[in-house]
This record gives sequence, C-alpha cells and structure tokens, in this order.
Amino acid sequence: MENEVKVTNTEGFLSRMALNDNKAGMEGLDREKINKIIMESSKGSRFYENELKREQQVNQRIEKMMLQKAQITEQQLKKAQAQVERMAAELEKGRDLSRWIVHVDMDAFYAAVEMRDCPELKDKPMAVGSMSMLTTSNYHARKYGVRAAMPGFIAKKLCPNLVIVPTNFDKYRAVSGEVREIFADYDPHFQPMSLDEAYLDFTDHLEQRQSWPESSRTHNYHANNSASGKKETLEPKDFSPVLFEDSPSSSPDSEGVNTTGVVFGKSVEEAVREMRFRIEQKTMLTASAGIAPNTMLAKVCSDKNKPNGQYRLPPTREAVMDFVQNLPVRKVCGIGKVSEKMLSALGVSSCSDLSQQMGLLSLMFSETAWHHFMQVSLGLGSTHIPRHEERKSMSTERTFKELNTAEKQLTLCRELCEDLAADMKKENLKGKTVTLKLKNVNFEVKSRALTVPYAVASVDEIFAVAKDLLQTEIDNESPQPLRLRLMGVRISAFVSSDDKKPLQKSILGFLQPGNADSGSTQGINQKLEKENPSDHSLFTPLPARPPLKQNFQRQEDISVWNKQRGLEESQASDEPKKSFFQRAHAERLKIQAASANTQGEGQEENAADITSTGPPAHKLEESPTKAHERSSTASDPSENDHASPVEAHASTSSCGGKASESLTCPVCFKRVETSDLNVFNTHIDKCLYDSSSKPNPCTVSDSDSDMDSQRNPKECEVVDKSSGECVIVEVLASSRDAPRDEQHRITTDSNQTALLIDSENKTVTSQQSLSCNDKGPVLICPVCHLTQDSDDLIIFNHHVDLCLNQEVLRELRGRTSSPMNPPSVPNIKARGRGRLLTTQGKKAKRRDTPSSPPSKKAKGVGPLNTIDKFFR
DNA sequence: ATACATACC
DNA sequence: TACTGGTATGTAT
Repeated sequence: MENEVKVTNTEGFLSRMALNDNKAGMEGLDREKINKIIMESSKGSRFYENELKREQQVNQRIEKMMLQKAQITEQQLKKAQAQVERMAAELEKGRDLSRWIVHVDMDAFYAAVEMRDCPELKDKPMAVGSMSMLTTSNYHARKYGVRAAMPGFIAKKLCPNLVIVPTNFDKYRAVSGEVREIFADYDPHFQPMSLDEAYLDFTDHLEQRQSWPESSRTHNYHANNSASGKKETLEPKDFSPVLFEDSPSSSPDSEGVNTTGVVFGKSVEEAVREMRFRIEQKTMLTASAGIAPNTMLAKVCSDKNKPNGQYRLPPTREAVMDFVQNLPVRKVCGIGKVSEKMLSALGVSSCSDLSQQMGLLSLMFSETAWHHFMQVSLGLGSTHIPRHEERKSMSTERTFKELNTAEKQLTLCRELCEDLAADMKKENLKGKTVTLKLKNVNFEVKSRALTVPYAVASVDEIFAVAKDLLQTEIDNESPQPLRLRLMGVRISAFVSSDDKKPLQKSILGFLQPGNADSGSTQGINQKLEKENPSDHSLFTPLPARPPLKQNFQRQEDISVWNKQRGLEESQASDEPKKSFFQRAHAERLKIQAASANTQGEGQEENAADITSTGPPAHKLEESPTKAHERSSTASDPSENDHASPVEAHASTSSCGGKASESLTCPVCFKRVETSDLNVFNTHIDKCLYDSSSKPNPCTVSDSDSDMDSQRNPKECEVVDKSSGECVIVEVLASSRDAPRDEQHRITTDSNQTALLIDSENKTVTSQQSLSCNDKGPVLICPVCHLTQDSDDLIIFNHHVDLCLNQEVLRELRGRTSSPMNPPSVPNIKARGRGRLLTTQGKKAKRRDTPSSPPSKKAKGVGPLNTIDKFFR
C-alpha cells in the first residue's frame, strides 16, 4: 500500500535532487544521464543524506494524505464538488480582463552581464557563482543540465569546460537600475521582484499611447551591439508596425525620424517590444516578457518565449482557459517541488487536472492552498501591481567550514550581529524579535527566536539576545559541541521604519480622540491593531501592562510589573513558561534578586491582593488606536533602490481629513478642548511641571568579553580568461578582513551586555518597589526610585505612568506634526511565495455552511485580489 | 510567540 | 573539498 507513493519518483532518483528542467533552455536534455551524474556526485555526502531524510518526510506526508483520501466518502466528495463549483461561479463573476499586466524578466541576467563584459565568454558554457553554488548559467551551459542553484562542482562534472565567473552584484545592481529606468516609462508604479524581474501594469500607458505621435514611439539604434545571437535579432523590419495587428500607422515617416529609428505601434505587443528594444539598446542585454490580464498568467507567459521573446495571452475568458488547461502546475508561481509532488500523488499534474480534482483538493488541502489552486485552475490572478510593502524582516547568514567551539561560534555570532546592525541602521530599523538560525554539519536547520519587549537595533542589543539564544543551544548540546556549518541572525517585528521611538504611534493614537473611524483608513487601523494589539492600553491607569515598553528592558521586568499589578495569572506567568532568555539569565537574576529582595515573596502576594481587590476605574474607556502612522517604505536596498520613499507626514489632529476638537492629556487624563497641538503641549508642560521625577539610572557594566576572533576561510573563484578555462583558487579572506576584525575586537569587549545588566538592576529595583512595613505597603516608584507618599495604588500607578512617559512626552513636545502616511490601500500580495501546502488535518469546521464563503481567515493575506473580492 | 517547512530569485 | 543568501509566508503547536 505504502508503495503507492514511491511511484512518483520517476527514475528512482530522489525527486528533490533530480534535475529541475522546468525552466527555459532545458528542453531535450538527456535527463537520465544528467541525473545519474548528479546522483553520483552527491551520493554519500551529508547533504545527500539530509535530502534523503527530507524526501522521506515528504513521502510520509503524502502517505498520510493518501490515507485521508481513502476515507473520503462518495457523498463527501459530491458535496465538496458542489461547493467548489459554487465558489468557482462566484470567482468567475469577479474575473477582470481589463488590465494589461506585463511580467518582464531579463534573460540569464547575471550570466548575460558577464558575457557582455567579457566577450571571450560568449561562446562558452559559463555560469555565475562559485564551485559551491551557481546563481545563473548561460544557455550554452544549460544544454549540459547546468543551471541555477546547482553547486559548481557538480556543474563541472556535467560540463567540464564550464567557466565559472564569480558574482559581481554591484554591477548587476547598476544594470538593473538602468533597466528599471525604462520600466518606469511604462509604469511608474512597477514592482521589481528581483534585480532582473518586474511586474508592470501597461494599461495606463496604452491608453495614453493611443494618442501619441509616431515620433514618441520611435526609438533609435545606438550601437551594433546585439548582445547575443538570440533568435530575435533586432532588425528594424522586426519592429515594423505593419507586422502587427492593431498598428494602423504605416504612415509616411514624419517628424524627424532618422534613418536608424524604429517606429513602434500602439498595441500592447508593440509597446512591450519597444520596451525590450530599449532595454537591449541601453544595456546590450535582452529581456523576455509575458503579457496577460493578471500577474499569475503574465509570469507564466514571460517564460513561454524565453529567451528574448514575448508572449501575449489575449484577454478573453476562452483564451485564458485554454492556456491554463495545458499548463503544468509546476509552472505556476507558488507551486514548488513539494506541492508538485503532493499534487502528482493525487493525479494532478496539469491545471486541467487541477480543475477536475478541485473537489477532492478542497478536502485534502488547507483553505489557503486550495483557494490558490482554485484560482489557478480558473486562470485568475492579481490584476493590479501591488505597491511594494514594507519589509518584515532583515537577516544575514553565513556558511563556513565546520565551527565547533563555543568561542568561535560566539565570535561569529557577534560578527553577524555587527553586519545586521549595520544593515538595520541603513534603513533606520528597529525590531523586537531576534531569530538565530543554525545549520549543523549534517545540514539540519534549527531556528531559535526570542521576542523582547523593546525594539533593538544596535550591535550590542542584537547580540545580547542572539548570544543568549546561541548559548542556550550550546548548553543544551553540551558536553557535545555544536558542529555548525551555517549561522544566521534575523530581526523581525519592526516597530516602525522611520521612527525609532517604538511606541510613538501609540502615543499619537492616544492623542487622537477616540472613535469615528474614517472608512478609508480602516485597513490601516486594523493593521496597526494587529501589529500591536495592546498599545491602546497605553495610558490606561490600572491594571495595565507597563506603559512604555522601551523602559523595560527584559521580560523579567514585565513579570515583576505585572505581579505588582496583580496580573500574574493572566500575562505574567513566567513560571510555567520560561523563555530561553529567562532561563539563561535565571541564575544571574537570582543572585541579584536575592540580595535585594530579602523580605521574601510574601510581599508580592500581598501586593497582588491589594491591587486585585480594588480595581480602579478606567478613565479611558475606549482606547483610540488612531495611529495613522505607516512608515515610508525605504524598502530593500538592493531590490528597490530606485523606489522613491513616500514622505511620512501628517498632523495628529487631522485624520483622514477629519480634525479633532479635543485631545486627552496623558498626564492629568483630562480633555483639553483644542485641536491645536501647541496649546495641547503647553497644557502637558504645565501638568508635567509639578510632577517629580529624575532620570532613570543606567548602569553600564561589562561582562562577557570577546574571545579570539577567528578567520573563516572563504573561497573565491578566479577566472583565467586567457585560457578560457576556469581556475579555481581557494583564498583565505584574512587579508581583506583583518583590519575590520581588529576594530571589532576593540569594540566588542566594552559594553555588549550593558543592556542586560541595566535591566537587571531595574528588575531588582522593581521588586523593591512594593515593600511592607508594619503600617502597610510602602510604594516606591520603580522608575524614579522615590518613595511615594500615598499608598493609594491608583495614584501610585498614575505616578509610574507619568515617570515612564516623560521621555516620550518630551519628545512629543518637540514635534508639531506626527508621522503618518497618506492613506494607502491595505493590499493583498500578488506574490506567490512560500505558502500553500499541507493537507488539512481537521477539515470538519468548513463546509458547515456550504453556500457561505469561509467567513474570515481571508483577512487580506489571500494571495490574490480576486480572493479578496470573493470574501468581501 | 516559536519552530519548521515551502517557495522564489 | 565543495550544496547559497535574503525575504515572505503557511502550518502546527
């Protein structure tokens, strides 16, 4: 029975290792032979063993899926089928064929650039990358089965004459910039997907183009440069308008068209051809393009006539459906190796199979997955080019020869943090979640994450967290050492890209008088809400989470704080669920706490009782979350360096055009009847004037010193161009990196753990803040450290809030306007990236109400806008 | 929130 | 000798 699965391995090879001939330029290869070489090169390696393991995992998933399938009754299937059909009908109603979406893709980009710049490479099979990994290969090399993502040493076995050229990203970036300038002429809002690829919406351009004179559609030849002998040589006749359907103007040349000019027509195809022509003239590189009514189809189309070709799919339902029928599912963006295999096990390999099996698929796959399948089977996709979204994470990782001492690992970890911090700085980012990624010498990948209550950005801050995560892993493994081949550090959960005060938006949100949502910005509010759902409780007197998170530097602080406020059961339960962070520092914490907290724990319980018996009234009932702050997108430096950042500016008092009439003072909690921020600030100043507070002492101390830095051998390849052969040279990167290393050594041993120490001190103080004497509790503010006169907890909390907020309020006073972006449509991603998959374990809940669409869950993350429409 | 897997370039 | 690096997202827990 379980053998059924293995049938999917075509020739007995691991499907995940075998040649992927899905891409252009790989037709008619001797797959058998190529796979044999690949296998022979890999067999027995740790990499191979790991691939084997993963393959088996996938097979198990498939087996499970098959078991599930076997239990589906005829009736269930019928019912599912019916629902799928209803949904298809709904989706059909939303079909939009009115846009001209174009996907442009440079041909073998990196390789083409290198060939352009080194003519000797032109006739040779070559690839860009290293002996370890190739990023691109030229078409000549593809005939041997050499392709991107293949290690160079295997490629060499497939094609001993292969020339491997090291990557030169700066060059590719520069060329990419040139190409993007041309893209912008056709769609200023085009979306780059990588250096060599972009989606464009030609619709508007075409509308204008209809009234353009010939001169505007004429483009000159520059050099006789035809970058490569591809099939469409760019002769003037190839671009003659008469060759194309709706280009009426075969009219006499007018308006100064010089002899070497090429006139392009008014049709989409002509416009796209023109764009490609201009790209080639400007860069001596060719591009391919797909023209279709949506992004999903355009992407597939751009591959159809690659290289140096284009394909237009007519915007009719019939043409689309025909096109989709014969499309292998693997060609669709978002359906990768694993999905392909799983679908294949269900007898689905083309999109027509997809539509036929939709009922079954809806029972076997997750909602997200089968909705995507459904759309694909109907030829639906995103009909607009989504604005590039803000980045969600930033990371850096490195592969190296085995590292197996804690010292070296920690050193490397710090280096990664340095790199990451530098990158973060470039984009002015701060994030709350730090993730450490480890891959051992057996290629097993592990990730460990920790979210801290404040946003971090500096080397020391990031390293403080990453080091902890790493140390925990080292400790867990000991006495065995971790044997690593890769380490990476990632930051996510960004607070805001142009505003480093983590809770600025919450402050601003607070200042907005509560209620009245202007419809146009609802999505943004929802987004913020999702990002930081508890921010609106910021100034809520009691009980509440600590108001200003950046003033709490460790989770322990939060715990203590919550205990004081009698919340230990709900939020602060640090006992049952200790984080890595907490565990790792428990020891140190205990030592410090023991000396400072000799009275024992009784007081804390006591305090909790006090607070919980007398919950104070909330002065702020509804907490406005009107922080209309979305940072401008500085976006990915490499991919979007051209993108013009949107300036973030708007006034606190204007929200979607609506002006506020009054603001609530965060100090006295009274309404101030003004919408003038200056007036309001004056009021706050006055309120603050009386309150006593002093700066929070910040102890900086040193602990873990840096260890010996060590050089990782790096390899690089050098092409010996005179011989045309690739000479691989191993080079130690020591000379290049040495100075930087010295620097780093100096900086590391100073105060990398300042943050932790500081926060521990604060923790200790916090624990002191509720002490008892004979008369009852004495309240000490954990921020200003002053004993409070009153024993009224409401007043005490009020005071603490005040202390915590001083800094931000001071900051606020310096501002007359607050950051806020123009309302933007909260949009849906068109990208088909990693998603889908997974048979759904529990499918019972759906299907209850067959005709009504699965209510929420679509929540805007649906891959394609049509889904959004459907669930509206 | 965390861990892991899939996907894309 | 040698199998990447960066980002996003989906699923399970």
